[in-house]
Amino acid sequence: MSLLPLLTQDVLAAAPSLLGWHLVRDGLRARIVEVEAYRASDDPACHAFLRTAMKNMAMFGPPGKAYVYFTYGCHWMLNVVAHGQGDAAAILIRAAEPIQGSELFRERRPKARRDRDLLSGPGKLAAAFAIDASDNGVDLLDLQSKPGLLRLESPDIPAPRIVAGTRIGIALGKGHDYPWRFADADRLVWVSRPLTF
DNA sequence: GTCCGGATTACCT
DNA sequence: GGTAATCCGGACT
Repeated sequence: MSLLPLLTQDVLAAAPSLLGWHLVRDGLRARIVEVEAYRASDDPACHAFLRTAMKNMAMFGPPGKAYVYFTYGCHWMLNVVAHGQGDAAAILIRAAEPIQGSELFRERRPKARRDRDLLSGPGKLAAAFAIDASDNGVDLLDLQSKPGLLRLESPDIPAPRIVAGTRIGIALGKGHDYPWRFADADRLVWVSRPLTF
């Protein structure tokens, strides 16, 4: 099963199809359960809307690469680049269910009291996987990738049922009401926050 | 459940 | 030099 054809469609089609895929690094593995779509062409919340800069370059590049940036003085965010010809867009990975490596996740997330707190938010997930600027631009679909690099692997379960809701942290007038947040309807216990519509 | 302080980056003037 | 940023965790009710 290949992810690239899915990520070379429009991001609104690509984002839900990323649910169920595994995020992997060395002995760490987690199932993606919550994502958000951001698109340059008509989405004021997208970093690439009406402006290009060093920071958002990756979103204009080939689908399947990582777009990683830092925000709020303390959190890294992991996105997967996904768009058709002539657009720039990315999928923010917001939450995942731990499958393997919980001990290291816990070490990196000492304040997490339950398993549900390990990866239930984009900042938490980045901390648990030790994601930072060095992961920006990495090809997440490269099957030959070196040890230590972040990558995506095929799901081990059938494609999930999907629920959509509005995105988190979007200011009024910036597309706060777009239903561009997608989650695995059967694994809502792992998401960062309840879905709202 | 709600509120609020934290603290870094890169872009802007 | 100012500020906004795809948020988290601790403190409280």
